[in-house]
Amino acid sequence: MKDTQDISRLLRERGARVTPARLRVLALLRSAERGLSHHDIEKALDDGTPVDRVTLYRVLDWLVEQGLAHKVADEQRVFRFSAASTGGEPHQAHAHFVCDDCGKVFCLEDTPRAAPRLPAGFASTQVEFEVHGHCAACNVPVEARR
Amino acid sequence: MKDTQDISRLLRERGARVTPARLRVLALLRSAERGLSHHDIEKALDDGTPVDRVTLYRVLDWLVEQGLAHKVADEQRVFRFSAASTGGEPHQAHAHFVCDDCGKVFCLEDTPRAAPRLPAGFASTQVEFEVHGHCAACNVPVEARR
DNA sequence: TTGTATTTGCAATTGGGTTGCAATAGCAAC
DNA sequence: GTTGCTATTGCAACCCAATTGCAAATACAA
Repeated sequence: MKDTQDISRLLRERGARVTPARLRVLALLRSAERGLSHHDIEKALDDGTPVDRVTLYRVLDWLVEQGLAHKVADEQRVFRFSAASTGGEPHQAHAHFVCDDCGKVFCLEDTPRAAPRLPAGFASTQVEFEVHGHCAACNVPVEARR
Repeated sequence: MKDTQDISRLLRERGARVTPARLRVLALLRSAERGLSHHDIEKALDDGTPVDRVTLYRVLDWLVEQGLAHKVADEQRVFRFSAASTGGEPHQAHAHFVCDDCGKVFCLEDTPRAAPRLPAGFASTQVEFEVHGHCAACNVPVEARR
């Protein structure tokens, strides 16, 4: 697929080696419409050549370091990763929707602004906006809700 | 102290037993001006009679269940607990400041509003606003920053 | 093709959080 | 004050996401 070329270039631009693990993980993150846990990713890449657990962790952290992905801890205190908006620089004020039923994280486009006033001596570097609730898949009118 | 009376009443109101662990933990949370980790609390209560690790976890979860405290996973995927605003019902839209140096969580008074637009089928129950940066204690002009 | 620094894979470890179960202790009733 | 019952506690063992150390494999520049 053409996206692979795209990704290779992105990696190479950073003076980094283009490895299958990096390509596959980033491609997956980019095609995912929501934040994926380490486990999700491991499962998704299990076809054919599985990726080692540790390698996966390292690739993910590397992607975050490079500003190609970002990382949030969900309610179950599990990290979820998503691709950063194409550019590369770590994305600034971003809004997330966290489903309290399935724990999945979605990125909301429509992002708000302005940090609230901070106490003296505090400095802000990033503002995160998290909306909790039920995602479309879990928002069905059923009583089977945990 | 008078606060203890206050807390005893709060617990009793819930048809729950008033135990030293519950009293001490809730009193501590109420006097703390920021979210505390399990470890913070364990350390803080270590004078005289220490509280068992497991008991502490259970007391904390119970407090959350009762709406007397709330629980957030911080960036290091560690839970932090804070007392709920006196009433008891879990507090609504709240703003947090998270120090990326020391990992501590502070509650910001000046709370913002309005959730962003959500995709169809999504329902929001709570909005969290998280500001990241350096807290007053860590914001000193030094290179000794991890 | 070769040399080498970067990545990978494996095995072992860390650490926050949880579970099972017997011992303890609130507290309501006598 | 004593008794009895149930809610809590404390201990020990366990779970699992994430991390670390190190040797083997490999991307890629020369």
